[in-house]
Amino acid sequence: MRTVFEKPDAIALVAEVFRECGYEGASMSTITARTRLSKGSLYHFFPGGKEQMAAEVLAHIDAWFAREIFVPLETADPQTAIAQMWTAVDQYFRSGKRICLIGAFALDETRDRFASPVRTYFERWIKALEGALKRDGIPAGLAKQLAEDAVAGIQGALVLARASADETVFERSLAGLRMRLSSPKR
Amino acid sequence: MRTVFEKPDAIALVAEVFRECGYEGASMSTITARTRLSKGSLYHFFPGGKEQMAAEVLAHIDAWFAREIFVPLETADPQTAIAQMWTAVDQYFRSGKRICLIGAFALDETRDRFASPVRTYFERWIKALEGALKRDGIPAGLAKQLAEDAVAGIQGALVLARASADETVFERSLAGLRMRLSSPKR
DNA sequence: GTCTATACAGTGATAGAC
DNA sequence: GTCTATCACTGTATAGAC
Repeated sequence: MRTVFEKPDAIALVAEVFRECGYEGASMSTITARTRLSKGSLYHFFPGGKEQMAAEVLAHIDAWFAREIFVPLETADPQTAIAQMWTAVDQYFRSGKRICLIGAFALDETRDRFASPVRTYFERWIKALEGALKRDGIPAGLAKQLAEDAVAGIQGALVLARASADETVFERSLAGLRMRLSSPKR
Repeated sequence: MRTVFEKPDAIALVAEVFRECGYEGASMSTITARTRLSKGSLYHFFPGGKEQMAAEVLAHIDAWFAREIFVPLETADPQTAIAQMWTAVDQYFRSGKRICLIGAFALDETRDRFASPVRTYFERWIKALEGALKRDGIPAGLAKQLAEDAVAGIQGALVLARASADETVFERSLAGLRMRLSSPKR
């Protein structure tokens, strides 16, 4: 049997392996095994090897978030965009079964390799959310605080969801964050 | 030159390498290089190799948190214990320059190797905090929610701190979490 | 574009001198 | 308890046939 892939397919498959194993944990042999792509195919798509794979995976993820979340937050009606953000986040992370690869890369020393895309991703997310909140009438200082809090809260919820045996913890955390964002009473 | 270490010293040194590089990223050669311990010494202390090192490091971290945070939360005056928790957390994570190794292990597939200690650590932290809040007069449902939110928030703040170039983000996030916990108005 | 075969540096681990 | 030398193996990466 012989299956022919296109590069976008390859990126999506490789992304999933990095998510499951991390950058160092994802060896070329685990990647070939789980993607069913041979080394030849992988090096054909990614002449730069593992590092290029990770870089393109990060760019692919960033593009998804830009399209589904950042751009709406930056341009659309704030309330609609924020609502869409929560549903997109819950879907994307599969209710906590999937992690945020960019968050995981931030934690270990892979961060040094991909510092710039990692930083940009979080900065843009926070800025976009902060902007939407301000357009919705929240004062500047509070908007920034709420935006940081929400983005951090999502990352924390992912850690907790993976650590815990409790399947409901992610959606529960998300619901709490959502409420805090929509009715900021302190 | 020849320096003689005791096992507790070795554990602390190895812990720092795992924190910086992750489990897969910390090879025996990086461990020997950064700890200045030879392979012989390391295998003398940890006959089970890398896996035993990580297991003992996790146990060591868990013991620290138990002593400084969990036990106070479980037994001492709630307000005092919670205040102590926030200062201990800020110190331990060096204002966000240090990560939570257990949180990092939760994210990649190292989780499967050390699932039980990882789960236990977070469960105990949340339970202990929840208990302290209840003893302080917070209703049960809200106490659980606040406890989960605080622990997740700390993990999220660590991710953000590492991703960001902004040195102040961790302490700012911590201050927000602290305030939410002490005056839970929703 | 896919595959197998191969190079060779680096991996975790062991043995044994001191 | 520390060290060096060495093991078998897996790691990434390349070459070339199809």
